[in-house]
Amino acid sequence: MQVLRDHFEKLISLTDTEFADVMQYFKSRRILKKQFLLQEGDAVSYEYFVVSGCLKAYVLDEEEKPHILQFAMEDWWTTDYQALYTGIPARVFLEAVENTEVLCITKADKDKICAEMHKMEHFFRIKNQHGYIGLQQRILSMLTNNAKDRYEQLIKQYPALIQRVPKHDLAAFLGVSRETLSRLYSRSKEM
Amino acid sequence: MQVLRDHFEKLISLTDTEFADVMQYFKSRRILKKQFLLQEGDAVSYEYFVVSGCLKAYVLDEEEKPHILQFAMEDWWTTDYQALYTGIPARVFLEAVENTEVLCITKADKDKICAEMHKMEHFFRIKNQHGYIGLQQRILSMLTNNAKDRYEQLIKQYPALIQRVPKHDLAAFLGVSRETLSRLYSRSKEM
DNA sequence: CGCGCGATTGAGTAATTTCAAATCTAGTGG
DNA sequence: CCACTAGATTTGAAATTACTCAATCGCGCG
Repeated sequence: MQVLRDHFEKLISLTDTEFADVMQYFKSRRILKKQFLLQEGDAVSYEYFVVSGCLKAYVLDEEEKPHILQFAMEDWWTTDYQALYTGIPARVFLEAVENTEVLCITKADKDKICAEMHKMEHFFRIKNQHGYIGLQQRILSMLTNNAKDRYEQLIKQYPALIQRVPKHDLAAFLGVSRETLSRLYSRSKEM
Repeated sequence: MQVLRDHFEKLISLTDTEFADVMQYFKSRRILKKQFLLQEGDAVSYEYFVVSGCLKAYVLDEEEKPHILQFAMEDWWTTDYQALYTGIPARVFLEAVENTEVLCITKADKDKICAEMHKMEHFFRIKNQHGYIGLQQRILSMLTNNAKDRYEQLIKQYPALIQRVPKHDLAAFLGVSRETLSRLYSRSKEM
């Protein structure tokens, strides 16, 4: 799994042996487009690293409307962290937007790796730090920008997304209705 | 600084010597109500741990309206992480809502502590994990709940906040105008 | 060719914002 | 202790924005 090794080596360096040690805890899994890795109510045992493809993580509100928490493409980690961490049932759906390959690791194994290899604990600390900053930026963006600006910012930051994900999903990520997004979009073309 | 030690020992255990080692990197600082620990444009050198009091972290939009990223009370860590991490100037204002005592640590010293003491790296990994989950919950709440529900959720989770922070700041945290929050609030009392 | 899904458009409705004014409250100085 | 002021909160009314619902359009796939 060169993808994962490259991913680690953006922050730390690993010998072949070390990487092999870590790798033994990961299981590969493939899911087809529109299939679920996780559904509301499931017990959550794994954290997932996306090797290829794309997932969307979303919840349904009381009116069954989906709200997208995260898109996870190559190199991204995802799961229902709240559920994995506390043991409560999942609230999050993890659905494949495309055929997707993931590497799965249990919380216990990840903790074990971190305990045994200081480097890996470092890796995940920094990774979490980046994740935290990313979410802060998103909150800031939700508070200070309107949907059009957020849309433009999103496709600037992740230009691949617009090719891979239907617009109504982007709307569900940005927090506006698909009609509103469509209108904002067409209005900005005029100007 | 028993507060900080207790805080660490919620997740890890430390000997007196270990704690003293860690402690030497922290500097104490007091700021008065309405004073700033950080202002937009500043170079950011420190991360702050709130020992007592309360801070608000906010940004101004292009119309100079404040949007609150975080309230930091006792036991919370805060700074402009984006700026601390990348070296760009601060976008965040860190202002004391009450007279506040913080412990300050530089990024370099924190990294050093983490590198030298695996335990501490573990502590901060888990802390970041919690932080990440917290922000995810907030995003979810912004996407799925209306302002009234979010307000009620907020004061249920942090009942102290409402005593300590003016309502217009809560509105700036929730992402609605103070007038709207006021109306939602009075409407819910009738029912 | 036609079906079906996603995207767009229109019209009416609901919610939120803005701006202005009126209250209320806590802290200050006399 | 009381009056006063600045800041905070509430209320009203008009304007803006986004939403819902329904209908239409466009395109790719079988």
